[in-house]
Amino acid sequence: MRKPSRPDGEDLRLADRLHSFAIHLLRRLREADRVSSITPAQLSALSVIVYQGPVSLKDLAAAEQVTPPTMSRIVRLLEGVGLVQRLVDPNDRRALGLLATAEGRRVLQEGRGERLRILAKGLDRLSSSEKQVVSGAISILERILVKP
Amino acid sequence: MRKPSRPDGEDLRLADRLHSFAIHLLRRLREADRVSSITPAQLSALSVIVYQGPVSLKDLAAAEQVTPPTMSRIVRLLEGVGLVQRLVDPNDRRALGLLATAEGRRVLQEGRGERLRILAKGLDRLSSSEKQVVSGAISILERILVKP
DNA sequence: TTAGACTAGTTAGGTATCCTAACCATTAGG
DNA sequence: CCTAATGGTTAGGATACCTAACTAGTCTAA
Repeated sequence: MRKPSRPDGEDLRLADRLHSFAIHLLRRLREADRVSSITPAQLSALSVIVYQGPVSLKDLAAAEQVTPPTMSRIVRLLEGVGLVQRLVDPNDRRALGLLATAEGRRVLQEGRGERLRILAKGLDRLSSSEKQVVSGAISILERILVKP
Repeated sequence: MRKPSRPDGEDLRLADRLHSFAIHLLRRLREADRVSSITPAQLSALSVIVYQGPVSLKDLAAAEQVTPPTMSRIVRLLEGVGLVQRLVDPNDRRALGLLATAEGRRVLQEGRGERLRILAKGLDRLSSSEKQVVSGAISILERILVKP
C-alpha cells in the first residue's frame, strides 16, 4: 500500500496555521501602503519591473496573475506618472521591455521600506535564538515555493 | 548608550525574507481562487463573517481595512447570492448582525480547502524535523501579530 | 515569397472594488 | 426635547479585473 496522495491531517493543520499567519501578516503590513502615492496593484507591478529588469508585458501579466489587458492599463498609468518607461525590443518589435525610472525605484523603496520597518519592529521583540528558529524556518519554506 | 530605536540591519534582512516569502506564498495559493464562485474580496469578507460570528458592518469593514460604503456593497452582493444574511441588533436597531448561511459556510470551506490542499502538498515534501522547525517558528511569529 | 497561423499588445465594454461626500435613521447626553 | 455622535446607505468617480475583438509584427511551409 502506498501513502495516499491526499495530504494527511497533520500537514493540513500546519498548512492552516501557516496560511492564516501569512494572511494576517500581510493584512497588517498593508496598513503601510496607505501612505504610498500609487495603488497596491501598481506598486506590485512596479516591484516586478524593478527587480526583473526589462520585462515584457506578457511576462509581467503572468507574474502578477492578471490578463494582458489589465496589465496594459496598469503600465499605462505607471508610465503616465513617470515611474516606468517602455522600450521596444529590437529583436521583436511587437514586444515591450519595461524598465523602471529612477523615480520608480525611489517610490518602490519608499513603500517597501515602510512595510519592512514595521515588520522589523515586530521581530525586534524576539530573542536572538527565536530569530534563528524563524530564519531557519524561512530557509526551509522557501523550498516549497520552488515549482516541483 | 541604549539600543537605537531604528531597527538594525539584521532585523531588516530577516523582515525582508519573511515579507517576500509571505507574498510569494499567497500569490501561489491565489491560483486556487480561480475555481471559486465568488471574488477574492467577497471570499475574504465571508471568511470574517463565518469565523467572527454575528458581526456589524462597521467592524467587518475595519477587519478588511476598507470603508463602510465598500463593505456595504460587498455584503449586498453576498446577501444577493444567499451566502450571508443580515439580522438587526435588537439592542441597537441601526446596527447589523451579519451571519453566514449554511451555503456560505460551504462555499468558504470549498475555497479555503483548495488552498490548504495545495499548501499541504508542498509541506509534504519536508522531513518531519523540518516540519517541527516550521511549526515552532509559526508559534513564535504569531506573537508579533498581537498588537503591542 | 507569400498566405496563413501565431504571438504581443491594445481597445472596447462590462462588473467589481475602492474612495470621499452627503445623506438617513437611531441612539446618547445634556 | 434637541443636539451631537454613530451605523449604514446612496451617489458619483477612479482603478482593477475580465472576455472578445482588433492591429501589428513574426514565423512557417508550400
